[in-house]
Parts: sequence; structure tokens; C-alpha cells
Amino acid sequence: MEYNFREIESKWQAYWAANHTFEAKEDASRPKYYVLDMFPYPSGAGLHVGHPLGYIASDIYSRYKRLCGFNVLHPMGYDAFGLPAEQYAIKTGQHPAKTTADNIARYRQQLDRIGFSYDWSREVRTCDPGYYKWTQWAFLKMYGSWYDNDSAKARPIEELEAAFAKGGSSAVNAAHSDHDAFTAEEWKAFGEKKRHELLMCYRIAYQGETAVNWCPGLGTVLANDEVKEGFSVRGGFPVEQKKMTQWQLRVSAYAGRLLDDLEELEWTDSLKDMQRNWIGRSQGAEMTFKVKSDGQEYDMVIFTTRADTVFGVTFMVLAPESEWVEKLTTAAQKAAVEEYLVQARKKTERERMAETRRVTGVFSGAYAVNPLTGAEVPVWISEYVLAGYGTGAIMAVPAHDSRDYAFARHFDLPVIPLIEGCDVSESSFDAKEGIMCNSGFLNGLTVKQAIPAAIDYVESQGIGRRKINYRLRDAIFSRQRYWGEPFPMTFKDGMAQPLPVDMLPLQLPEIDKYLPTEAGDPPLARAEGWAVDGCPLETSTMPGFAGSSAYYLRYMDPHNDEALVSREADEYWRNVDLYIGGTEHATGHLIYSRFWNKFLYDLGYVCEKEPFKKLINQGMIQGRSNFVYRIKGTNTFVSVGLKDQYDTTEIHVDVNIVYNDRLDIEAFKAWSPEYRDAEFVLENGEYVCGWAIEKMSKSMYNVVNPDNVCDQYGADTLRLYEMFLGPLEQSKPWDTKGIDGVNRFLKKVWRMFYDRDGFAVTDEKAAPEELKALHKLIGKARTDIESFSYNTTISAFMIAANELGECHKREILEPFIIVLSPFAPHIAEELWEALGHKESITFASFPEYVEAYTVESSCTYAVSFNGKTRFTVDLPKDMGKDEVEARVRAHAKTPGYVGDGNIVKVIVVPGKIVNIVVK
RNA sequence: GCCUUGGUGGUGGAAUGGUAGACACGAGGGACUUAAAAUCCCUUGGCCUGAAAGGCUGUACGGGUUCGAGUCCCGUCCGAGGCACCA
Repeated sequence: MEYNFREIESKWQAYWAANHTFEAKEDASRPKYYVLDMFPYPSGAGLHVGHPLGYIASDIYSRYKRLCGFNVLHPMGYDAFGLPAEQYAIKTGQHPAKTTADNIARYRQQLDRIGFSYDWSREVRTCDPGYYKWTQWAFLKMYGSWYDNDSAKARPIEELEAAFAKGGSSAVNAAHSDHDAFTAEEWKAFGEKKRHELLMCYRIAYQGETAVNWCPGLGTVLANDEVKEGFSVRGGFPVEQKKMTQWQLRVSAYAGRLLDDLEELEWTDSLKDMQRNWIGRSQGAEMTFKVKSDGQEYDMVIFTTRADTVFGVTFMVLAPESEWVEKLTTAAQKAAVEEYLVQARKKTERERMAETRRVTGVFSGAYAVNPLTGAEVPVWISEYVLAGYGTGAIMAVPAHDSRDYAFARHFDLPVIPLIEGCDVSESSFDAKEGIMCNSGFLNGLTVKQAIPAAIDYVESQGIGRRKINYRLRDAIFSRQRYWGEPFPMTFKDGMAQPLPVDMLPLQLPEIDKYLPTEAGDPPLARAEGWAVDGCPLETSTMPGFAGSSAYYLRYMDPHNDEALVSREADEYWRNVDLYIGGTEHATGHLIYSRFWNKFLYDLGYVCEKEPFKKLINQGMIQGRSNFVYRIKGTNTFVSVGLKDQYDTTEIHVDVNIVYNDRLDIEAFKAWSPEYRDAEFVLENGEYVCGWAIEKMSKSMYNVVNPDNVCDQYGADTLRLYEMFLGPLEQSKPWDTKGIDGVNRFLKKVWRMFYDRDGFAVTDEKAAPEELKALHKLIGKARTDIESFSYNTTISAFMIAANELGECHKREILEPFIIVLSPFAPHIAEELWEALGHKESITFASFPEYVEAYTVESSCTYAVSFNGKTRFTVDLPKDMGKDEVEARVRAHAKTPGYVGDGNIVKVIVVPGKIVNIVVK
């Protein structure tokens, strides 16, 4: 009987579906384990072999955990709102809901073929109203909350109103946008509109004017993580800076907690570091400088991490967008400043970046007074200072900051070195080391001592205070697009007001065209009657990360219409134990989700403060492209080894008609009519293709579809092969070169159970060496699976299969097939059934590892002299160190080796090696 | 520039500081077969030697620690990913 993977795989896939094998139920008697994949965006192209890499890994782990007695939650769903579906809709007029549903159906088909153990009864789609009801609900909660820095948590906005009425704006220490201070009496006197405006400065979901990434090509604003190098990540359109009023989430309020709580997560250091960089904590001080302009005097606050360098301040710089620019520009400089601002404003983000090193700036006419020296220094305006960070103004210390240095040299401003012996003739001395000089009371201190000393001093003088700044900005939360969650907000007299929760979900309306209106409003403005009680609804929609921020919670209780997740379900499943996905979400989804979770935690809706305990980043699967070489001006193709003898053009060829770099010539001729009459110059009778590693994409003809692999080799082979390819975290090209190897292995497994005459398993007692081979495998599998080293587990299977190939004993084969089942579940189920089991192998128990079976009775010591191996000696395993040494000394005395007198030291590492040190 | 990673045969990749190259692919040779497929066996880092036995050499490069280094430390070079006027 042959291994017929086609029959086996469809049989067991149908069985699992019919028997609801993988449906998870809350069960207090068993420990839970939650394994999650980053759910996919269902694109029109379908899955390629790169997608399942992480899914296979998580599936293996899920199945393994089930065998170990855990109650495993392993769900899947779709991140279904998004730009491609909308752009396709603009082109074709097809409703995005329709194309999305079609794509999902195709994804599901492809996923099912690979034999994943998902609990499909818990599937979620972010575009379902029943799902996005809870996205909208969370938004309303954020709208109705403020962030209290003192208790470090979000609280209901009503408490803030009460506090204002009692003590005015100074009654709270809250995360907020800038506004003028007010007293309790003023608060009580304010009208509705003014109060509304002020509260808006505190809400966690708020509307505010800010510089945004505006992408004209997409007609929408984008978040920082959706922009790369001045272009949109999706679509690659240029992005410019623009001031606009947008919905935002006060993520920055959570910066400290997002940073601190990274400590307890089991994530890779590189990913944690990416988040740390993104959050960008810097510890320093705020300092007040007196500034004078046209006879007026002001207090201007700046932020610095180098308080020790105040004595070297030779000028100040304002960001062009800073509100200080208007206040400080003198009449004499007004024209010059205006001109500079106009030019700066015109530039796109892209142009600003291209000119990174070009120094621009203009003098404001104002002067600042150095609070420590009393010296007057000019105040300049320059693009190199960012409005959004710190206070938008800096003190410039050209001797010890390379940016200030470049500026000083360009505009010929003085440079005062502050560190003994440093050379600032060519460049600044940025390192935080050395002994201070030219610095008054700081002279003689090291930089490390001087920084706190300087801050202590300015604090005592009342001209500054310690301050921690974060780079993390609030997330811009509205998109001028159709295919996203509508905001449950209306406007009355220009004031935003939330819809009552019982009106959720606010469903996405039908519109005639998926384009902005002629007036430039978002597509939702086209919807008829887009209003509630005569008040117009918000026309923007939410961004992609809205729906993906809490989906892991919804899986816990996907059909609950009363809550995002019930308390019982949340307290049972808690959070994700293992999350697998790509690094590309490091600064997007993984920050937003953590923020969202913390917010819900603050309000008591969830019981864990972090959503994803352990996270593994699977590497990307790159494409491996193949090339043929056409001799220029002909239809003749030359094999890669001979191409240098001709003048050729390199042409991508579909990798699906190439096997081990050998071109299937007939398939090539059929591939495109233009090659029907192609001729070939061969090497050794074969056409060998060239190759290169590139991104997997349609245009490179290097896309390998998992369906093709399933057709040819079966899902179990695909699963094993993807894991065998190399370490999970590593990026690697897809190359089918080795796939025959794992396919051969599965055939060998089949033959362990079936010979020519049929089922061949006996009840004979296992021999010691068979038990040893089995338990070596079990031990290795246990440790490997726990550490996600699946590639070496598969090697261990192959070794075991080689050793046990002739062994047809049930005692060995039953545990063997259980260990194999997470990796190759279909063949495992089939053989498990053949062994006479009625229930799915899912409900078996992972075999215990018995070390006693694998212990060697004797072991080989390699004896080396000064590190060079001379001879080996077999001694009993349990022999003590001293006796080993005595035996080895005795051996070493054998003529031809070394005499006893020369031996200085004998080092015995038990079970490993003996090294003899010779004089 | 800064942060994080990596660098091992023809290829993918194994190696708690202890016989480098497991396992697999590819390649070469052989068995079975009318033939092919499938399957099985042997060889396979490089070099020296007619072959074997044996030896030398070898984990990007240069040093160091150690009885012993792919592994630890210092420096250099190269690749990948992230951040990039964040004061």
C-alpha cells in the first residue's frame, strides 16, 4: 500500500471539520494556552508560500500543547478593512465588501488545504458590523476618558470635569494638549463650547489640529508608521506635511508604560529595541531662557539632555512652525523670516529629507540671555529643529552637537569648547566624556557628574527642572477613505458629540462612488442621509490598525453582543501566550495593540496589562527567481554556464517550470507564444537557469503558491519542508530544492507501518536500541519544540526513521507517530487510525521522555596531548573522574605516546574528553 | 551616523567552551529493472600521498583569554533589518 497523501489529507480535513475537533471551550479544569497568528489582510493575490510559514509554526505549537494537556485556543480571522480593496473598487466599481468576501473565501480554501488546527467557530472579520461595533465602542470609551498622570491610568472624563469645577486646570496632572490655564471660577463661567474645547485637550480620543502626513495620491492622511522615506507604504505615493484637524489617540500618554512594561515580555531584544527607539525616551531638563525682541521680554522654555553644556550656548534655534517665531521676530527681520517660512512650508517631506545635510536658517532678530553666564546670544530659526518634539526650541551648543556645529560654521557663529583638550576645529565633540572646562562651577567635573550637577543647580535657581521627553507621537486616527470603520460621532454647532452606545454599530453606508466629493470631502460625504437627528456624522473612517488592535480579545468571546469580551472569557483566556508574526508590525500594530489593551485594562475591561506575552517573529520568505538568457536579436536561449560567450538579455522565467534550476523546455515553449519556436544552447543536454534572490512578487515570476506544493507533494510535506528550511526567525529564500528529502521521509514513515503485503505493525517487544532511538527523538522533540527549533526536530525525525526503518513494533510506532503528529497531522491521523484508535490523535498524550533508555553504557574519551587528539579509549559511563584519569595515565604510558614523567595535568570533563598537558 | 542582528562545504543549514560540518539537497559511483520511475547502498570541506593507512589545514580577517574557541573578550571588514536632524 502506497502513501496516498491526496486521499489522506482530504479525508482528515473533512473529519476535523465534521467533528469540530479543534473547537475550544472554556474549561476551568485544564490550563489554557492561547496561540495566535497575526491575521492576514486578504489580498486579491491569494496566499503564497511565505504566508503559511508562521501559521505552520504556530499550528505545530498548538497541536503540541494540546498533546501536553493544555486547553488550546488557536483562532484565525481576517484584517479585512484596507486600501487595496478600496482602490480596486475605485477602478472597477465593485463593492469592497464583495471583493473582500471573495478573497476571504479563497484564503480560507488555501488555509484549509494545509491542515491547520484553527477553531473556525471563532473567526472574526474586522469589516463585519458585529465586529466593528466593538472597535467603535472602544473609540467612544477613549473619547470619554482622560489620562491621569498621578495614578498613571485612564479615567472617565466626568471625573475631570468635577476636578476642573473644584480646582481649575491646575487641579490635575493630566496628559493634555496645550491650552491656557484656568481657575475653577473661570471653568464654571465658561460656555458649553469653551468647555468642550478644553475637554478635547484631555480626551484620549480627541480631535485636534496637527501637522499630518498628507498623501495626495491616496487622498488621505497617514500615520507615521504608514510612511517610509517620504512615501506611503501602501502605494508608494509621495507624502507631504500639512496642518489639519484630525481625530487622534493620545498614545503619547502611555509612552512610559509602553516602555517600562516591555521588560516583562518574552520578545526578542531586537524587537523590544525597535519599540524602545520608536518610543524614544530621553532624560534631560527643561530650562527657561529670557528672550528679548523689540524691547519685549519673554520666558522661553527649551529642552536639553546636556544641561552640562549651558556655558557653551552661542545661539538659540526655533522650529519654523514654533509659535515663538511670530512673537520673537523683530520688525527689522520680518521680511527675511517670512520669506524663509514660505520656502520651508512649500517643501514636501521628501524634499526635506533629501536636503538632510543642507543647512538653512534665518535670524529672528531676537536675543536670549544665557541664564548661567548672562551672555546675550542670537535666536535663529531653522528647519533642523522639529516643532513636534520638546518645546520646538533649543539651546545650541556647537562645540558638542554636530547639528549645531554645522549650523554655526555655515552662519559663522562662535564655538566655545567645554571639554579639556577636545578639538573642535573640524567637527564637534559629541561624546559624553571628558573633563569640563570654560564652565564656571562645573569645571573639573566629568561630563557624567556635570549633567546632574547642572540640573541640580538650575532647579535650585528656579530656572529649570528635570524632564523626560518621548519621541512617540499621538496616533492620527482618521482616514479620508471609504473602506474602514465609521466614527460614531456627529457634529452639532461644530461640536463633536458621541452617539449613544446602543446605536452601535454605526454601519458603513452605501455610496455611489468610492472617491472624494467634488468639494474634497471624504467619500462618506456622498452617502445620503449621513446624519443622526439632523446632525451630520463624521465622514472620515478609522485607520487599519483600529480593527486589529483588539482582535485577540474578540476571539475569546466572538459572538458576544453585550460586550467586547465577557469577564468570564477574559479571566479564563487572559492574554496571548504565544504570538507569531512578522517584524513589520513592530512600530505599528504592536504598539497600538499594547496601547489599546492598556487603555481597556485601566477601565477594568480586561485583566492583563499586556496583550502578547511571548512573541516570535518569523522571517520573511523571499523569492528565488530564475533567469533564461536570450541571445540578443534572436529567439535562441543559452544555458547559464555558456552565457558569457554571447551577448544576451536576462529574462525572468516562471519558477514553476524550473526544477533544480533545470528548465522544462517544453513547458517553457508553452509558457508564452513568443517562445513557441525558441531554440536552446544546452550544457550537458540540459538548460540550466540563472537565479537570484528577490522579493516574492508576481512581476518576478517567482511566486510559489502553496496549492501547487500541496498538489505535488501534499500538505504534510509542505509543512515539514517550510519548517526544515532553517530557523524560524531567519529570512530565507523559498527554494524547492530540498523538498524531495522531506517527502522521502514521509514515504519512509509510511513504510514503517505498511509493507508490500499491507499493515505490518506487530505487538513484539521493543529492543533496547529501538527504545533508545525512540526516546532520543522524544527528548529532542520536547526541547526543540519548546524553543521553536523545528528544523532540527525534523532532522531528529529523519535520524529516527533511518534507525527504526525496519522496526514494525507498535510499542515504538505509537509514540513515534504522536510526536510526528504536530508536524504532519494528516499522515499521523491516518496511521493512528490504522493502529486501531477510534479518536483523533489530537486527544492522545505526548509521550514521556525516559532518559534511562538513552544513557550510553560506555562512552568514548578522546585523549589529547596539548589539545591534539592522539587516541581514544572506551570506558564505562559511570566511571568516576579519578579512575578515568588513572586509566588514561596508564594508557598514555604505552610506548610511543608519552612517558608518565612528562604529564603535567590530566583534565577530565566527564563524558566528553580528556586532555593531557605535557611539559 | 546610531541601535539590533548575522558571516561555517557546491547549497539550505547542525554543533550546553570539549572529536566542526548533524540532517537534507545537489553531485559522483553502484544495486535492482528490458527501460524508466520508485527504492536501497557507498563516496562527498580543502590539501598532501598511486591507493589505503596516515597527516596537514579549515568556521569573514587580526589579536587575546583557555589545557581546549565556530562558540567568550578586543579591534577590523562585509551583509541584513530598524531609526535617522528627537537637541
